Amino acid sequence: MKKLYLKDIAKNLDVSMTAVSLVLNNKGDENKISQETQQRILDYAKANNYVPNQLARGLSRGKTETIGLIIPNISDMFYAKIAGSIEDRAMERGYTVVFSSSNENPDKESRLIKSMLNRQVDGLIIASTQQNSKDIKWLQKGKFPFVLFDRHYPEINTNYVIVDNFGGVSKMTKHLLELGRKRIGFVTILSELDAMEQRFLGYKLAVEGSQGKQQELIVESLKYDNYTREIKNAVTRLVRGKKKVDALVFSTHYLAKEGIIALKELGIKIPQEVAISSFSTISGFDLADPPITAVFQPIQEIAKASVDILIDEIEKKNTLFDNYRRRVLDVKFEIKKSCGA
Amino acid sequence: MKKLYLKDIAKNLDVSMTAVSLVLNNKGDENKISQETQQRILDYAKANNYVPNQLARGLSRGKTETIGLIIPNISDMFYAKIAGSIEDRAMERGYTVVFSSSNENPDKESRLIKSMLNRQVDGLIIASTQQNSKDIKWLQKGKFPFVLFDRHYPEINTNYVIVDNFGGVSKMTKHLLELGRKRIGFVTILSELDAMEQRFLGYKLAVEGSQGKQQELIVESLKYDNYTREIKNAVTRLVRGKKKVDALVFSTHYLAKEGIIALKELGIKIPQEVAISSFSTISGFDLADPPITAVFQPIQEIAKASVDILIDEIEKKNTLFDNYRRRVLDVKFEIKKSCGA
DNA sequence: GAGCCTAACTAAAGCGCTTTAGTTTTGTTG
DNA sequence: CAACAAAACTAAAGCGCTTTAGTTAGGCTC
Repeated sequence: MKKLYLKDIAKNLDVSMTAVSLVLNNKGDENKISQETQQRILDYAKANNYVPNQLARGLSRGKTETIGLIIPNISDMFYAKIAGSIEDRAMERGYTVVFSSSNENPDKESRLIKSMLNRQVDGLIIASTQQNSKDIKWLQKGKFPFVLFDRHYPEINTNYVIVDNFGGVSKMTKHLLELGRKRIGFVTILSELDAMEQRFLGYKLAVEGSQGKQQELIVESLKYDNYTREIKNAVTRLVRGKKKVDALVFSTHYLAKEGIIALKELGIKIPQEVAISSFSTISGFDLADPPITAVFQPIQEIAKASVDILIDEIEKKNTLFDNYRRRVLDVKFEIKKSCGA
Repeated sequence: MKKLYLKDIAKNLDVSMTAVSLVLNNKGDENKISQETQQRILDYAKANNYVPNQLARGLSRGKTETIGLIIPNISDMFYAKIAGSIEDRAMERGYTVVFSSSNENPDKESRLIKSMLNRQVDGLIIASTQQNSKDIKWLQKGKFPFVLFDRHYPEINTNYVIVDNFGGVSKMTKHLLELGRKRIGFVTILSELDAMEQRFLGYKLAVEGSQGKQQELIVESLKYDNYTREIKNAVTRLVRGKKKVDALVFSTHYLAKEGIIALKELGIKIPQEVAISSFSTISGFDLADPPITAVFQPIQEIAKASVDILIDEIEKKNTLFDNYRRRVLDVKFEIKKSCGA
C-alpha cells in the first residue's frame, strides 16, 4: 500500500534512476537503453502500478500539461457546456483542466489568473469579464500562452474564439421582419461587453435596414444585478406601453428565460401578441409553449478551437508568436414556433 | 518582467531564504524573526508581486491545498451547479478545485482518480458511477481523504453526502394521491444507482400505502443510453395504453424534460389528462406550461457539506478516522400547476 | 570574565523527478 | 591486442520551495 517511487523501481531492478525515468518517458530508444532493460522497467512499473508525482515532474520539467480555465459562471449552462467540452478536448490532447469562476468580478478574475500562474498552468483559456485589460496586457507582455473566448478585448491583440454575434442577431431580427412583424423590441443587458454591443448592432442593422422603410429602434437595457426583478416592468413597457412591440429579440438566454416567464405571467400570448426569439439557448427552451426560436452557439467548436489554439501556442511557443489566431464562428439559427413562423 | 523567486528576495534583501520563507508563511513570529526584518521581507515581496511556485511548495510540503472533483457530467445542470458551489466553498477555505467528468464511465472514473492522485490532490469529492467499488475501497484502505456525494455505495463505509431520495419521491407521490389521482405511473432510468432505487421505493411506498386501498405499481424503466428516443413510446404506453395513468412521477430531471416534450407532441394535456412531477429540476421547468412541480435538491448544502467534511478529514486526518461522516439532506418540494394542485 | 540564555538568524538537506555530462563496457578493426 | 567507436548505462545537479538542526551575537548573572 505504500507509495512506489522512481527510486524504488531503480533500486529493485538494480538500474539507475536515469534509466527508469528515460524509459518511462519513452526516451529509452533515443538514449540507447537496451530493449531488455526497457522491458524490465516497463513491466515492473506496470505490475506495481507506478504513477509519477506530477508535482516533481512539473517542477523539474517546467511544464505541467495543465491548462487553466476561467469563466464567469459555471452555473450558466452555456459555460458549463463549454467547460465540459474544453475538458474533453484537453484530455484528448493530454492536458488536465483547472477551472474557476470569476462571477463576473474583475478583481476575482485577476486573482484567479495569478493563482493559476502560481500553480504553473501551461496556458489559460479565459472568458473574461472584459474589465480586466490590465492582466490581459500583462499576460501578453509576458508572452504567456492564452486564448480568450466568448468575450474578447477588441482593442488588444490576442488570440480569441468568438461567435458571429452581429450576424446572428441581425439574421434573427430580419427573420421577424420578414414574417411581417413591424415593431421589434430588443431586450439586452446593460454592459460593456463587446458581444452585447455587436448583438445590438445586429438588431440595429436589421431594423434600420439599408433600404428605405426604416423602423424604429426600441430597446430596453437591464442591469445584470437586478434583471430578474426588472424584466417584468421592461416587458410590460414594451408590450403594453406606447411602443406596442409585436416582437421581442432577447440578447441572451437568461434574459429570454425571465422575459418569457414575465410574458406568461402577464398573460401575453406568444407569438400572437408578441413573437419571441433569443440569442443563445438553455435546454428548457423547448419545454416552453410554444418552443423558443433561438440562435445556437457552436459549443463544441468554440471549445475545440480554444483548446487547439492554446495548445499549439504552448507547444510551439516561439515560432509564430505575432500571429494571433482569431476565430469568429458561425452560429446556427433554429426556427421554432415562438417567432410566429 | 522576469520571474521573481524566493532566492532573489533573499539575495536582494541580504537575508537567508529560510527567513524569507518563514516570514511569507506567517511563521516569522514563532521563529523569532525580528519585526523589522519581517516588514522588509513583506514589503519587498508585495512591491515586487512575488508569488510562490505552488509545485515546489507542494512538493516540499507534501500537500497542495487542492481538491479533486469527479462528477459524471458537467453539462448536467445539477452537477454544474454543484461544481460551482463546491468551488466557491473550497476557495473560501483556501483550496483550489480540479475537476473532471467521468461521463458515467467507470473506467474513466478509475483513471481520473489515479490521475488526480498523481497530481497530488489532498482529497477527492466524487459523484461516482457507483460501479467502481474497487477504487473506492482502495482509497479507503489507503486512508486517502475522500467524500462521496449524490451517489454512494451502501455496502461500503465511507463519508458521504446525499439527499433524501426516498422521502422526496414518496412525498411527491402522496401529494398526487391526495389530489385525487388514482393511477400514478413512475418513469425512471434503468440503473443500479442506489438513489434511483430509493426513489422507486419512495414511489412504491406511497402507492402501495400502508392502509388498505392499494393502488397498482405502474413503472417504465428506460436505458440511459437511449432514453431520449424511447421516452415517447414509454409515455404513450402509460397514458394511452391499458394502464391509463392519470399522473406521472419522473425519477429525474432529464427524464422529466424529455417526457414533457413527448407529452406535448402527443397533445396530452397537463395536468388535465395527466399530472406531472419530477425529482430534481432544470431551470427551464418554470418555462413549461404549466410550470412543473418538482423536488429541489439543496445544492449549496450538498456542496458545503462535502467540502467541509473533506477538508476536516484532510486537516485532522488521523483523529477520528473511523468516524465516517454521513449526511442525508432534506429536499424541498415545490408545488406548481403541473400536478393539478 | 566564564557560563549561560535568548533572540535572531542561516546552512543545507530534502521533496521526487528530469536531464546533462559523463563513465564503463563491449565490439570492431587493422 | 591496442586503439577507438558505439552501445549501454549512471552520477549528480537542478527545479523552487520548506524545515530541521544548527550557529552567532549580545546581554545577564554571579
